[in-house]
Amino acid sequence: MTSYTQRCDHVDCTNRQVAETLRLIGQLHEVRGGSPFRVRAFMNGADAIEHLSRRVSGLTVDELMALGGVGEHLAAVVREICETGSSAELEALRAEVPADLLELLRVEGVGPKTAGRLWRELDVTSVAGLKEAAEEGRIRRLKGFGPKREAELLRGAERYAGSDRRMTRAAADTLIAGLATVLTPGRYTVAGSYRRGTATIGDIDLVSCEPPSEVNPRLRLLADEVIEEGDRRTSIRYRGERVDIRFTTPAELGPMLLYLTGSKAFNIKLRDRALLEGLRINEYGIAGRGGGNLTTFPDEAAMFAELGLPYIPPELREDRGEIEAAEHGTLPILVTAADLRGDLHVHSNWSDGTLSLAELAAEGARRGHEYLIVSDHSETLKVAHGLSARELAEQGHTIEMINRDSPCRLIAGVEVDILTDGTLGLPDRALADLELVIASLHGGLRQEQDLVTRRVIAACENEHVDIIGHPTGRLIGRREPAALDLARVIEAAAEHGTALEINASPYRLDLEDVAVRTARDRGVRLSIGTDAHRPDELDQLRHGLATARRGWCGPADLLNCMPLDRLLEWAS
DNA sequence: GCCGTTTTCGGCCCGACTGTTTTCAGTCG
Repeated sequence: MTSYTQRCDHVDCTNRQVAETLRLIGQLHEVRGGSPFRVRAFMNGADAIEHLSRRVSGLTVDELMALGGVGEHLAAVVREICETGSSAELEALRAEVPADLLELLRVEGVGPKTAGRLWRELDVTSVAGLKEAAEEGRIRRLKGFGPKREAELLRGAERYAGSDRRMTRAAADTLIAGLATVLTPGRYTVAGSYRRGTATIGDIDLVSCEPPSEVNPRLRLLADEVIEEGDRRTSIRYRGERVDIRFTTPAELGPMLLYLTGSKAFNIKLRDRALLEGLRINEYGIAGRGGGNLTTFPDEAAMFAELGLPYIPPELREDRGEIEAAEHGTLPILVTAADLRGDLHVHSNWSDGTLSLAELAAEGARRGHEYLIVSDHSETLKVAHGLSARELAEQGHTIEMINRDSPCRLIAGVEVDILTDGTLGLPDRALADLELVIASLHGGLRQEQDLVTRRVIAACENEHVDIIGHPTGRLIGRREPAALDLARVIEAAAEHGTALEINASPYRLDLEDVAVRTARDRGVRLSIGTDAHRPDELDQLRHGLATARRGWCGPADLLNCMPLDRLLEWAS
């Protein structure tokens, strides 16, 4: 989260810190009334830095300028941030703009122009101040503002929670199921970040092929609030979340779906590229530069074809090099659900799961899995009734019995604790007896970066450890990731042939997409596990699959795509 | 501020909806 007072206090800034600082400078320029193009340049530069797989602090000015979106000025600012922790430009802006003003930008209905005018003309510099001014009727007296605008701003200020809270994919699924009750199956598509498979979702975007005259009245019944309603677009608030619906027809679905799926950066890049060929793209189709002869498309593939590009899957549409890869014919062949043979992280009732081993095997078989890894906790995790070496041996015998007549093979494994001193929660000889070992951080997540990083690297170095489970330990919206230096962990994993997990729980999705891609590029194997403790959680594999696809993974990058014998051979 | 098959200036994705306006600015997606 961006914080106004954030700064890099140490010389060796992370990419994220540098990116956040650039965004801060951009936002400050924005409320000051600077050129929107300059603002966008800072935002673009921030994105480029954030998604870099190398440490930005190690790059020279020339190397920085070689990145798309970073020019002479931004390169110099980035160097200054890396070397001093701040920049003269930032400090000058801070001296001029009140500290709280940026929070106004996060109020719905307040953009840079409004924030600037509230500040200069009413001396409103915070959300609390905005609320007060609206209640006192001072805003309606400004030129161009009226009672309705004032009421809208008051509502925005009252709803403002102070955070850019995003939904988990699980929460989004619940919302979509609710919306589906007023929509007709087969006549709508969920687009937006949900369709791109992001770990968290800001709002729900729908494309409807049913006419607005039919859908709008039904949405009205469902909505907490109708934000706006039209023949082309309707926005409602539903269970506290924003839902945007665009209307189209099956013959014109392609461009609308492409547009509403985004991402914004992808759309801009694609449209920009089309302009070079004299074509204009909008959500209705492709037109010549003059705007005439709009061509429509029933699906996205036809539209990409018209642009001379192969189909780019939604998960890749982030302007992280996918358009260039499409041009060069080097898009990855992404892993699909059909490629996944099993689930690589599951708990049974031997530790803190609810299912017996036999039930697990049956649930796995029902889902068509070739195998499941039984990875109960080690005894050091007391709260989860972790297993001792002796209990694991006993569990192994039971697994053997069940495997005799189960189509889904249970693999005898463990999720062993990486203890605070970097040792593991079970002796090596116990780990050696198991078919597969996952090692995970469960405690000491707040240790300083070098210490926690060295713990995970030590686990990678252990010859018995096959997979690092939920590497950063983050819980979306509830717990920050450990201060892990992922670049070092990925190097260690590459060196020792250790796999890194993509934990498929919608509350974890750990590793993140960008780190997955870095690991994959470095030749590190990835492993998707649901971390299921209950039967319904075994269905969460799809969330991990989406993250793997966002990390450009193909079947060869994932342990889950190996047949059982190859997987066991790899682990041995 | 960035960028170049309209190259070193003059562009910068494109459109819907609302409120406050008589033609558009601002915000948002």
